[in-house]
Amino acid sequence: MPNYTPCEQICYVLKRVPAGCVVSYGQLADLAGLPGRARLAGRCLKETSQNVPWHRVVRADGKLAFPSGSEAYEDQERRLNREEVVITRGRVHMQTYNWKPDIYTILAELPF
DNA sequence: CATCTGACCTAAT
DNA sequence: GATTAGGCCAGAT
Repeated sequence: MPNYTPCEQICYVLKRVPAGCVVSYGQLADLAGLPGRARLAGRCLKETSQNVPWHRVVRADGKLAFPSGSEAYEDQERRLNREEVVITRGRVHMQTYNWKPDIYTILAELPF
C-alpha cells in the first residue's frame, strides 16, 4: 500500500466490509496493517471525510461505542437493523456478524 | 513541556 | 457481569 496514510488504509479496509457484517476497531486496524492501533481507527472514523460504512464498526465485545441513547447510538442501531444486524442489550452478537476473512485473502485482493 | 482525553483492547482480578 | 491496569498515540489544553 504505497503512499497511504494510516487513516486512508483504515478507510480502504472498511469499505470492503460487506453489509450485514461488523468489525471491531482493533480488527480494522489489524487488517489495515496497523496492529494495536484501535484508537487510531476510532479517530479516523470520527475525522474522515470519506464515505465509509462507519456503522459497521463496533467494540471488540460487540457493544456500540457511543453512549446508549445518544443520537449517534440510535443512528448506528437503525443503520445496522436496516442491514439485518440484530442488536440485543446494546450489543451485536459477534460470533454471528463479525467479519473476519483471512488477512492474506484480503491482501491478495488488493488492487495493486 | 506536562497532562488529559478519547467512536479502543487485552488480561487479570 | 464489572473494574483496573497497562498498552496504544494523535490532538487538545
